[in-house]
Amino acid sequence: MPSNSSQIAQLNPHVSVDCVIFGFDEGELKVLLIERNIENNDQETRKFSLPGNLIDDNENLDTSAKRILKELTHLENIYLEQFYAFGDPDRVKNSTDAQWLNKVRDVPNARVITVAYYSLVKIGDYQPAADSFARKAFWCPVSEVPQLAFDHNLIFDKALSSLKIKLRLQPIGFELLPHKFSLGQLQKVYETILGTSLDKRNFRRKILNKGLLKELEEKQKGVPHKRAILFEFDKVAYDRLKVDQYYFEF
Amino acid sequence: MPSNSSQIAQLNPHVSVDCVIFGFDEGELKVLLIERNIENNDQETRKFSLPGNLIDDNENLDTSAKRILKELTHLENIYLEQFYAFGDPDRVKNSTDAQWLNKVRDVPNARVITVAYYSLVKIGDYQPAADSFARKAFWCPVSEVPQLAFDHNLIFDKALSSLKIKLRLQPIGFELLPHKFSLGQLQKVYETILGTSLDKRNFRRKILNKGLLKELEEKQKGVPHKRAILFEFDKVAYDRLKVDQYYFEF
DNA sequence: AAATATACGTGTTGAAATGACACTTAGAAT
DNA sequence: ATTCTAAGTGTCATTTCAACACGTATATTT
Repeated sequence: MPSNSSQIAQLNPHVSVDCVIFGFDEGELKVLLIERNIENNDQETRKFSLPGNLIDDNENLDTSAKRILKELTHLENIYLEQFYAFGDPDRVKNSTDAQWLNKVRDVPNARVITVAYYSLVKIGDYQPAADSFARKAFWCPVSEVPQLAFDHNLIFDKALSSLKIKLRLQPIGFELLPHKFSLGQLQKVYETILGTSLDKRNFRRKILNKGLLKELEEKQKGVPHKRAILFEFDKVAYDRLKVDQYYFEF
Repeated sequence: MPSNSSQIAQLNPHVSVDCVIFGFDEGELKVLLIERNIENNDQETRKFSLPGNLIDDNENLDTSAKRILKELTHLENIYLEQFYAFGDPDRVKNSTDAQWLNKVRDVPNARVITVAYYSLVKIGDYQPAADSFARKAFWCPVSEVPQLAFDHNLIFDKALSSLKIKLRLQPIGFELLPHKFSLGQLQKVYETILGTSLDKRNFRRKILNKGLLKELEEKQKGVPHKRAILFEFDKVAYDRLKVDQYYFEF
C-alpha cells in the first residue's frame, strides 16, 4: 500500500461536532433529530441522526457547535455544554451509514472523531430552518428515540446521563422553559429529566431557598385552573454567588 | 493557494490525546510532567509539557490514553477519565512550541485537536520509563506547575477542577493511595484535592458509613506514633451498590 | 529509662436540612 | 351552578451535619 499524499489525506482523521439539542414541551423532554434524504430507502433503519458536521478550518469546537445550532435552529446564545469525545476507529464504518456518507463527504471513508455537545433550548423559540442541510428536523421524545446513524444512540445516551448529573449540580432547568415560567413547570422539568417524582411542597421550598428565582407580578393566563405566579431566573443573584464552577446541588 | 492532495493532508486536523497524571505523595498532590529536550534552550519558558501524543490509526481514544500512560509509566489498569476536548485552531501555534514540533512531527504546522484524560496513580507503583519518548518525566506539585507548552496549563486547570467535582461524586480517592491505607491518609487526599480542611471525626463517620472500606487486621508499621488501622477499598460492596454511574456524594 | 513529639481513635449535642403528608383556592369549561 | 384541574400552603419527625477535646500508642531523643 503506497503512502502518497492523497493516502495520508484519507487516513488522517476528520473531526466533527455533534449536538444533542434538548427541548421541553407538553411535559416531555425532547431531542432534535434529523431525518436524512435517502433515495433508496428500502432500508427502514438508520434514517435518523443527530445534527452535526465537520469542523471548519480556523473554527474552534465551541464555535463549531454554535454554528451547527444556528444553522439548524436559527437560535443563538443558547445553553451549550461539551460533554464527551467519541473516537472509535470504526464508528462511521457501518454499511448503511457509509452509503450515506458517500453522498455528502469528500472523503467518505475517513475516520471521524466527534466532539459532542448538548444544549438546552426554549422549544417555543425554535423555528425550523427551511434551508439546505436541515432537511427534516423534528422533535422526538427522548423515550422514543429510534435507531440512529453511526454511534449516535451512544452519544445520545451519554448526553442524557450527563444532563442528569448537571441538573443536580447547577441551576439549568429554566433553560428549557420560557423566560417566565411557573414553579409547576420547573418541577416538571426536574421530574422528567431526573426520572423521579418530587413532592411539590418540598420542591418549592428547596428551589426558592436557593434565592435564584425572582417572583414576578405577573401570573399565568388562559389556564383552566388557578393561575400560577410566574418567576424568572435571577442571573444577578447567581453571579453574586460565584459558585465554584460546579456544586450547587439541587 | 492550490488545494492539491498534499495541502489537504496538511490542513486536515490531527488528533492527539493528552494525559494529566495525578499522584499523591508526602501529603501533596502531584502531576507528571515532561521536560523536553531542546538544544537551544536559551528560552527558559515553555520547556515543560503534559504527556501526550497523536492517536494511532485504528486506535480508539481510551486505548490511546492507556498506551501513552503505559509507555511513560509502565502502569496498566489505572484509573482513567476523559474530561474534555481542546480544539482551538491555534493552540499549537506558539512560536517556541512550533520550533519543538518541527523536530518531532511529520506535519508540524497542522492543527491539532486534543482529547484530554486525567488519571490517578499510586505514586509508589510508578517506575520512571528510561526509554525514548519519556526523556525526563517528573512529579511536580500541583501548586508549582510551571508554564507549559501549548494550552497545557489550561488543560491542567480543567483536569484539576474536573477531578474536584468527581471526587465529591464518586469514591476515587483511594486510587491515589497504596492498596492498603489508613483513614488519615485518605482524609489527606480529600483535603488536598478539595482544598479544605476537614474535621477528623466527621470525615471518618461519613466515609465509613458508605460501607465501602474494608477494615483489615493489619496496622501501619514504622511510624513514630500510634499505628493506624489499615483499610482497603471494598470493590465487591461498591459493585453491589450499582450506583447510577454518578452520584455518590462524599 | 524517661521525656518528647506525633498522629490515632473515639461521642455528644445543637442546628439545619430533608421527607412525608392533605386540604383549600382560583379559573376555565360545561 | 357544577366540575375539573393545577396552584398554593405548614408542620412534625427523622436524618444529616458541624462543632468540639482528650487519652493512647509508638519512635525518637535525651
